Amino acid sequence: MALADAEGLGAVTVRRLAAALGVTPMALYWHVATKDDLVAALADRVLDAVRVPEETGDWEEDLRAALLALVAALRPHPQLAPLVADRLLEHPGGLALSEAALRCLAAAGHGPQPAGYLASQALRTAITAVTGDRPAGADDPAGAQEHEARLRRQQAALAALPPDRYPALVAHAAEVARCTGTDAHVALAVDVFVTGVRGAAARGAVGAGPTAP
Amino acid sequence: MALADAEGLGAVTVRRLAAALGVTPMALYWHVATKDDLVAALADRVLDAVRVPEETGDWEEDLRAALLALVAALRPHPQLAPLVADRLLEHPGGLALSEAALRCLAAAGHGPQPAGYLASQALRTAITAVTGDRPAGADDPAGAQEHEARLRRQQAALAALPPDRYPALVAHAAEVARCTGTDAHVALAVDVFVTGVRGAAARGAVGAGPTAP
DNA sequence: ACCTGAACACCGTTCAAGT
DNA sequence: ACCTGAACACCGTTCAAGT
Repeated sequence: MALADAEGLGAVTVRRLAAALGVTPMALYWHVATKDDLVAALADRVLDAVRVPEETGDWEEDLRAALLALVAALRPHPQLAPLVADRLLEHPGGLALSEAALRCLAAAGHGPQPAGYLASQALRTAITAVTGDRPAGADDPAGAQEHEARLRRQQAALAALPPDRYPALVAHAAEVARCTGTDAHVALAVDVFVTGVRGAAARGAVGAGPTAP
Repeated sequence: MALADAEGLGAVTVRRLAAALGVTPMALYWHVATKDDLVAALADRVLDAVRVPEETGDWEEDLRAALLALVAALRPHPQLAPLVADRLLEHPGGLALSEAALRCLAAAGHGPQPAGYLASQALRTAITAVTGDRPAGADDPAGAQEHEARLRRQQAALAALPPDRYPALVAHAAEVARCTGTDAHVALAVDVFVTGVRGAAARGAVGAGPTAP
């Protein structure tokens, strides 16, 4: 986990991990069947930190709480966030959040099929909201510096676009390039989702097409 | 691209691609500087299919159209969807969609900072909505069969959970396990986002915390 | 129960060389 | 301009063996 946090997922390697543990690469295969199992265990470790909120009965509040609980668990390990999507239905914490989301969506008036899809979409939303938050090496100043340089290059590239074609991007190059997911931003993204669920349920409900207002 | 569609991203390998082209691995390095450039080109190829919708002036309609345009481009290549996130700001089509999203969010009443974040979050939503849609090998029946088996196992695992703890998951195991992103589902996810943007803007607008109703 | 060592089939990539 | 060949440093993993 320290390895992944410090140097990114790409650094999580049987051989590098073994070296970090002062052991032979093959030693890991006693504790774990395959590398996939190892990274799954990593994701599970992240999900272990999920504090499942208790139900209040207000589905909006409950859905928001479930998503924010996931966000809170992912926050310390943004590098590992993309991994947890595949583990949500295999981990008790992930299952609890899925259960909560599913019930909230049903309570909002969505039918079982859309609710099932939206539940997973909801949790994925929380995941993407924190993904790519911090770059690869947030620890050492070298990585941070390089990341900062890349941001500046990106921002400059946006600012240099033809303003007649991309006026908004040029005007707000800084905001677009550095759209880091602060707590307020992530909370906003969650809010957008929750609010949208209510609106969509209010006008479409069960099987109706979502386009007709 | 055919390789990625048929066997998944993991099969996209310098050596395998070279073999498929009947050429030496090193031959590729004449046309491409690095493997990362190669997969970036792959993502760009997907974005080439984006048909940028014309503006109507109604930001809700325009935002929905932009997201659906991205969805339409990603649909034929769900395996490659996760790649395009990193290319959105480097490709004309992606830039056009980003520009459109940014303007819509500003028009909805969001300040430049939240709008910048939400614009990228919007496009990521479209991406996740189609991601993992089809498994790895949708072509050969062997892969399809294996995928079907995995689905069934997943569904059975959900159905076998303690019903007192996960009543909704147990009751709707089928819908959760097979939450494939049909067109209607993806449209619903887009609708949830668009609706949420309006709701959040209506009550929070510029800098206010998103939690207070 | 836990680890080592040698080996295998695969990676991406460099660099000098061919035509 | 485009491709080859040999080489290097890295992968995940098997399998037999040690203690």
